[in-house]
Amino acid sequence: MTQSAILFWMRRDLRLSDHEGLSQAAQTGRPVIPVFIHDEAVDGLGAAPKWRMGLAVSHFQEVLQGIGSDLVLRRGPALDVLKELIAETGAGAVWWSRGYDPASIARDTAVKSSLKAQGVAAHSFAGHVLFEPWSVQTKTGGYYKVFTPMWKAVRGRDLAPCVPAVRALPAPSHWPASEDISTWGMGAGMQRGMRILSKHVVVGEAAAQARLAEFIDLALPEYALARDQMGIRGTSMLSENLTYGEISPRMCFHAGRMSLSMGQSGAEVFLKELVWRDFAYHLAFHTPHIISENWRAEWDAFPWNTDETTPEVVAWTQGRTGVHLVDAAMRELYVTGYMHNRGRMIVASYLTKHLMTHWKIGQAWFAQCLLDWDPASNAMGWQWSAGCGPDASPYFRVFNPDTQAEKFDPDRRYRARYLAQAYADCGEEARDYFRAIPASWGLSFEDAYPPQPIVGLAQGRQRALEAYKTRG
DNA sequence: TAGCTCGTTGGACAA
DNA sequence: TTTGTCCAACGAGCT
Repeated sequence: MTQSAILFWMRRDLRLSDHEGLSQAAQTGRPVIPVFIHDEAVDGLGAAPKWRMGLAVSHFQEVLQGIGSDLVLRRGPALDVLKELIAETGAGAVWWSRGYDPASIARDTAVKSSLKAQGVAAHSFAGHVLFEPWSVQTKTGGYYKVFTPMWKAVRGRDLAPCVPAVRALPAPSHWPASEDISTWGMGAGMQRGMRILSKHVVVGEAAAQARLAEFIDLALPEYALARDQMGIRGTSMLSENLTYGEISPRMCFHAGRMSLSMGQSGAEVFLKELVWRDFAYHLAFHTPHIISENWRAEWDAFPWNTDETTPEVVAWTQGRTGVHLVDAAMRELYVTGYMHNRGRMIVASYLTKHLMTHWKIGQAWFAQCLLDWDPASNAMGWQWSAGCGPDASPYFRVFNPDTQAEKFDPDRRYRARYLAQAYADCGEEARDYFRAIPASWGLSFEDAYPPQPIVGLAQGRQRALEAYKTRG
């Protein structure tokens, strides 16, 4: 008698390499039915990440078909779909890779208890982080609220080797029906931006692994300094692939450790960045309110602007604040679906401090635009920038975009690449911005660039510091 | 328990 | 031009 099938519920783990759960499923000898469920109510993705998720799913379906398997696509509430599939296939188990943000945990907990009540084995696996949030504790048994002690706690910790790539998955005798992803409208929110962003996406695990290899070979030696230089490609760009699980953080970490052991000092900084990603999930797991509320409640009384329709906020989203580095970074975001890490800090500081606007407005815009959108990393980053997050004494830390430009874009290369009008030698990306934005914005390449910042650097800084002094 | 040190990512100003 | 100090003073984490 044939053993019942395993439904493998694929989420943000769209790879065959170093996939703990899929690898174990393959070894059982039981038929494995990979399934992806588009649950609009829970995923609630913004325009760009939703489109990118669609690309990841389509690609992974082809990859699975290439090893004699398939990816069954369904829409609807996850639990309902899983139950339908169990009824259709007689599957006796549902397996998946764990998530750690509050929405994923709530959904998965409900799914697991419901399936078990129905007599279906539900089993989840690690893989989306290096060290699961409950496995890292302070010496008094608490969770970490500061990065450096957590880094010291895990930097030398043993990490199991990567598991070999899955090369075959036993197929069921009958495949359940699959929907066609092209009917899902994953790119519907993209409008004119899709064609432009298509130039910049790097989809799939083969591409992700090539990206990692190239980064280790070429960029890692200079990483410690180059990662801050906005005009050059000094970072790994792997966030895009890590977001959809096209590469495992463990594979990146082992590659970094290998380089470190061979004397590449830049590797230590790269490893730290990977642990920062873990730290964000650590915080999201232990203090889930970080996703949507001020991490420090005493900030609830701060007089943020919460109106996203003010001219100042609109100018920020459209890259028309009159502050060159801020506008260049906001346009990089719109044209490429990515923003340099330093740019993220600079635009966040300008929005939350100079414009005194609530970080959640910025977070929501990033959720629309970022191809590497990640709930944990973004919540942590925005709260850090705003000053209400888990970091001590930051409220006088107001970035001056001009000073930042002198340090991190001294040759103006970054600003000129993305900012038309203000630079005669602007890049093709600067022109692409006007091809990508919605016609409804009413902007064109010929428009004059704002002659003055909407909020000056000095007075904006002063106003924010005054407000911080008197908050609450 | 108490005390000590330090905190990814900064800016302004003085010397 | 570069370097050091202060901003205001808290809380995390360790010893």
